Order: sequence, then C-alpha cells, then structure tokens
Amino acid sequence: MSIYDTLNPEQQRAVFHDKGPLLILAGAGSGKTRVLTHRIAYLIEEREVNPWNILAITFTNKAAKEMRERVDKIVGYGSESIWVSTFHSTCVRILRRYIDTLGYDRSFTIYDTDDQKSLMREVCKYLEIDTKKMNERGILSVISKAKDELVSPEEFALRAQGDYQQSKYAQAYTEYQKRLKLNNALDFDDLIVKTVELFQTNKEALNYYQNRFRYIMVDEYQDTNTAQFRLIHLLSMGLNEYGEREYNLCVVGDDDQSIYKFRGANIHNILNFEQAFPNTKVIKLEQNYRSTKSILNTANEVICNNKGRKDKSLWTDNEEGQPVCFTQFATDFEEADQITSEIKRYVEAGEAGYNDFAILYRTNAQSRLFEEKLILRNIPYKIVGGVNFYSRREIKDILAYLKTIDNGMDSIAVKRIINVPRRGIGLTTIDKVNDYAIRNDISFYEALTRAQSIPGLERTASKITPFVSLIEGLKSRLTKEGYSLNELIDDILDATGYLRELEEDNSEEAKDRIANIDELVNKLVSYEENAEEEPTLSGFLEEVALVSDIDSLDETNEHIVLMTLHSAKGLEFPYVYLSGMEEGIFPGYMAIHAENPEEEIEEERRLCYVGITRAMKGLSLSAAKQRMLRGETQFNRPSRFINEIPRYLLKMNASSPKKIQSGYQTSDYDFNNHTPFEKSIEFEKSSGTGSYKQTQIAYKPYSTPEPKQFAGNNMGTLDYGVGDTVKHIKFGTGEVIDIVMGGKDYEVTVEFPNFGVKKLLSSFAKLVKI
DNA sequence: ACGCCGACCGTCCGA
DNA sequence: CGGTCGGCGT
Repeated sequence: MSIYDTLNPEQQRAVFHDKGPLLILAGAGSGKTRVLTHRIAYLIEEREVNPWNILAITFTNKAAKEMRERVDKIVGYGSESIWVSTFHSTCVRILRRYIDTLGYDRSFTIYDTDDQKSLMREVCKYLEIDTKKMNERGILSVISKAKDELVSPEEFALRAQGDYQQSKYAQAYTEYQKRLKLNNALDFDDLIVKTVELFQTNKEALNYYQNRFRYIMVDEYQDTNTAQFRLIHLLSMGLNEYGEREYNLCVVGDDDQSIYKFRGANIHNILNFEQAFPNTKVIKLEQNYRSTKSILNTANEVICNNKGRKDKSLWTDNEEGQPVCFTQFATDFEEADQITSEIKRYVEAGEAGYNDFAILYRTNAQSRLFEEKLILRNIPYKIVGGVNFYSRREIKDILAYLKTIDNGMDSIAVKRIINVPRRGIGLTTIDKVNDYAIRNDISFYEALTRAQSIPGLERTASKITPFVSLIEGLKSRLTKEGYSLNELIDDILDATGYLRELEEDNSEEAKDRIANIDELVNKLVSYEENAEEEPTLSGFLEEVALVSDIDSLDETNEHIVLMTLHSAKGLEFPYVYLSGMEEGIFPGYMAIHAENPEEEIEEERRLCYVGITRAMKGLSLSAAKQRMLRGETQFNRPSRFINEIPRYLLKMNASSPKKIQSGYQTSDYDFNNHTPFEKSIEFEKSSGTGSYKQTQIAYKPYSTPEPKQFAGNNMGTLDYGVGDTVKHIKFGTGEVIDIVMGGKDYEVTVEFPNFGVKKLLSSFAKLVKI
C-alpha cells in the first residue's frame, strides 16, 4: 500500500512520468492539485530528486500556501527547500538578488494600480496629453498589454511610426518606464518583464536558476501570458549533468478554464504546448470527483458551445444529485432577498452550514445588494475582492510613510504624504520642488532636503524642513538595534499626528479609519512574528503589494462567501448560487458589443463553465428582469448560457438547489413571471408532455410591481383577452380566440393568418398585445 | 492654501 | 448610484 494507490490510472501516469515535458489537461475537479503534490513526492522519494531542485508556480498565494501544506504532509523531509510560490513572488525574489545589473536598486518598490495611475497622470501632464481624450487607465492598459507580450518601449515606438495615436502611446510608455526607474519602482507587469530581461542579459543569473530549478511545475497554465511563458521557457532550458536539455517542465491546465485573456493570458500557450516543447507527453484527467452528474452535465452542455477546444469530456461516478435550478426574479433586489433568505432557511433547518454556500456574480458591483440583505438578516458573510483593504485612504497614507522611509526614491509615496496631515505645503510648492528635481536630475525627496536653496521657496522652505527631519528621524530610528517595525508604525502615527487628528474627529468615518489602521498594525505584527527570514520593512511592503484578497479566505469559517466568478476559480463549494445570469451582465455588455464578439463570448462562456463547476452538490442559477445599474434601471433577458442548458437538466423557477420536493414554499415569488426563452418556442409543440411536468410546483400568486414591458405574459395579469390582437415572435400577429386555465398557466389559443390556430402557454409564448 | 459643492462621468474581470 | 474633479469662495 502506497500513497499512490488512491490515484486513478491517469493520475498515476502523470505522477510517475519521468523526464521531459508533460502537459496535464486537467478538467475541473479532476484532482490536479493532488496529482501535482503526489508528483513532487514521487520525484523526491522514488527518483531521488533533490527538493532544492523543484519549483512549483501557482497564480495566487492561497494556492501556493495550500500546495505547500499538502506537500509538507506527504513529503517526509526537505519539503521546506522546495520553492513553491506565485509568478510574482518568484520574480521579486529573483530580482531582489540581481536587479542591480539592470540599473535598479535592490530595494525597489512595487507599484499598485493607484500608484501607476498617479505616475501616469504626471506623465500625461509632462507630455501634454489630453487625459480627456486618452485617459490614464486606457494608456496604462495599452502599456500593460505591450508588457504582457514583451514589447519594449523602443519596439513599441518603432511599430507606432506613422500612427499619431500609437506614437502618443509610445511616448507615454517610454516616459512612464523612465519615471518608474527614476522612482526605483516596478509595476506588476514589470516583475515578470524585468525577470525575463535579466535572464536574457545576464547569463550568470540565468545559469544559476536553470541549474537550481531542474523540475518545474506550473499550475493554472492556461492563464499564463507570453512573458510568463518566456520566463518558464528560459528556466526550463537548463542542462543536466550530461549536458542534455531535459525540459523537466510539467504544466497543468484546462483550456476550458482560461478566463484571463483581459490581463494578457495567451491561450496558445496551452493549445500549442506540444509544438513549443517537442516530445511532450499529454495526459488528460477527465474524471471529476467534485460535482454531481446533474451539475457536470450542465457544465458540459454549456462549454460544448465553444469552438477550438482541446478534445475532452469530463465524467463522474458521483450520484445524479439534485437538478440544477434556474429562477428569474422580478428585480435584482428580489434576487438578493430570496437567495439570502433561502440560505438562511437551509442553515436554520440544520441542512448545511453557512460555509457550504457561495454566491457568485460577474461583477463586484453586484455584491452590494447581497451584502445589504445579509446584514439585514444577520447572516455571517465574507466578500472577496471589491474595495481592497490596501486601497483605503488611511492605509495608503501609512504605507506611503513606510515606503518613503524604505525607499526615498519613490516620489509617488513622498508626494502622497508630504501634506498629510496638513503641513501647509500646497500644489504650487510641490510643482516648484518637482521642477527643481527634474532640472537637477535628483529625486523629489532629495530636492526636498535642499528646499532652502530652491529659488522661489525661501518662505515655504520653513514648512518643508520639519517634514524632512521627521522622515530622517524615523529613518535613523529604524537602523537602531532592536527597533521593531511595530514601534516604527507607532512612531509614525504619533510623530505625524495622524492618529491624533482622527481621534479628535468623532465621526463614524474616523472611527472606521482608526479601526483600519489597527488592522494594518495587526498585519504588520503578524508579519514580524511569522516571517521566514529576518523581517524587514521592504519585506513587509512586498508582502502587502503581492497579497490578494482571496489569499485570506478561510473556507472553514462559518460564513457565506461572496465573490466574482474570476475569484472563484480553483475553489469549490457544496452549494453555489450563480446570480445575474442575464444578457448584458453575463455575458457582459462589453463582450456582446466587442469587435470580435464570438471570441469574447467564448471567454464569458468559459467563465460560466468555471462558475458551474465550482458546485459540488447544488447549483442554483438566477437572473433578474429588472436591475439597477449605475443609477438607471436595466431590463435584461436571461443569459444565453441558460438557453444552452437543455430543459431536462434545468428545473425552472425553483430557487432552491436541493430538496425542493420537501413541501415547503421555496419562494413566494411569482414563478410564471419570466421572459420566455427562444428554446421555449419549440417546446410549445409538445406542451403538456416531457420534462415540463417537473416544473409544476405549487405556488401562490404574488403580484410584483412590474415594468409594462414584462406584463404581457404572466399568470393572473395577462394584459390581453379574447378578441385581442397579439404578436408572437415566430408566428407574427394573430387573434386570441380562447384562454383557458391549464395547470399553473394560461393556455392561449391564437389564430395566426399564416400559421393557423396555435395553442400556446402564456408563460412561454412571448405574446404582446398590439 | 484649502474646503465645499455641483457637475460630470464612466464603468467588467485582477496580481 | 458613487467617486472624482474643477471652479469658486473664504
């Protein structure tokens, strides 16, 4: 009996693969993390690979942490010397050691999106770019895309020749990079790009890491971009002791779960892996251990509408399970209300815990309504993503102090805090200092130290000097033996008067801010206590820069989890609510109206597939007919993805993922009150037979305030009668000759001039009174 | 220099 | 709806 006996034959083939490139196509829930961890154990224990020679790369810290824990459990010794980390932390670690050869200082800081925007604002001002015509975000996204593809500013400029718009971008890109370097800062994309640059220009560094990482594993490979591909490619080209290239590269991914095209993921990395790495062994993991047959079938039905996939079909031995449900609510408000109350009922009935549920949505903005309802019902919850803790003003302020102390070259940080709290240093002063800094080719902070000698600042210099001494004072304390980061942050809060100012302000907002600062102090203390190496200020700032919200998610806590579909990738939950299944929301407006809608819709469909496959036991899909979006009301049809699920798999209008038959009222919402689907047209021909019976659920009529557009076909509120002329989507206009009550529905008989007499169900036929 | 207010605006997704 | 920015008054 060995640890490998519990693996299925395909998993074993992947684990026991010896040398050379290996592509594992691992469907959702097929146990890929298990395969990766067992493979690591196998390499060490059976192939006598030195743990030191293994690199495992993931996309999130959470995944890295989990893999580390699982490896620790099954690898007897030496597991701590396996390098398990994310792309970004791997690169930071490499750059901290070698980046001086690229002309940066090793204490570089990492710019987040806000910092990037501030810097780009300066760039635009300098280049006299009208940010109304080309906004900072737009320029940054062009630059980011270039970096993802390893296009340098020089190359970008070359390609842009003759195109005014592109040339502007090229100028901005060049200037932006110049200023990043001046600030001794790297943005997220730079972390990868600069590491590739390092390896291409510094043979010694490349050799060192090639030699070290003889076995490389990459998780979520479908989400890698071109720069990351190049990085892996370079690393995997090391030679073994006989001078041979082995390409001991094992990548795990699922092309159906590629959902990060917008941030540069290149699906060709996985589709063309076999071409890029000759003699690749391909192993498919197609048995799903996570979901019920109902859920898996639903997922397969949706994803099979995509073209250009790797051929594979997921199956499961699990039970059939509860059918997947779809509910169309009248409003987004009601959607949130019903879903949260349903979850509460389950938990109070003892059928599940709050941590068994996840509510997923396409955009973060959709979380707000759910949050309000959860607070109202006193249900514990955690929202992943959205407004980042580290992007709150007070946190950014304190971090800017820490950054200024750590790296005075980071002008964005210095400018942020120079007048926070108020020191009477205004914009005009800052501009003068800035000009002086640029003219003398020194950093902004350096210029501040020479304030007295800057022409025109004779008077304001008296306000600048105390700020400089404050920072210098804090810096010098930091160099003292035994002075902790915890003390530093306390000194900052005290010496600047930042905390005092908040304490004197008795508002609710100020109290929140203080609480947030306390939270930051907690994080710093726990960093100091848990740091693997000597805790340093740079180390803390780095951790903060690279942390993502999902990393702190603890599924064992008793709370519902709310997050976007993107954040949910890689996770699983017993019961999943997939909300906002509406055209314009999911698939999103941007995808539908893109230049290449087919491609964009396929990406959305993969996202839908990811969402569906998160569910283990129960899946409930929902839409709202009416939704508030940026202050205005939208009316949306149900998502096309709902239409792609065959009727027999979908239990319509029931809002429960399980035990719907148990007798109680799942929802007092008007079940019939939904917009008909296109597929329902076919269904009319066989009305009264087939799977429709499933949907005959007891309900009590409930009238909801309705927009006129949707009042045409719901039970109890038919706005047409016998003798009226109505319009049908397929049959055109006709006259209503009879209406009878049938089951929970009206059976409407209509005479169409061109199609004859048809019997239609009011809830499915889109009959509109003319 | 700074704070207030009204106009405007623009949107997905994220390390 | 909610954040941001620019104009204006102090």
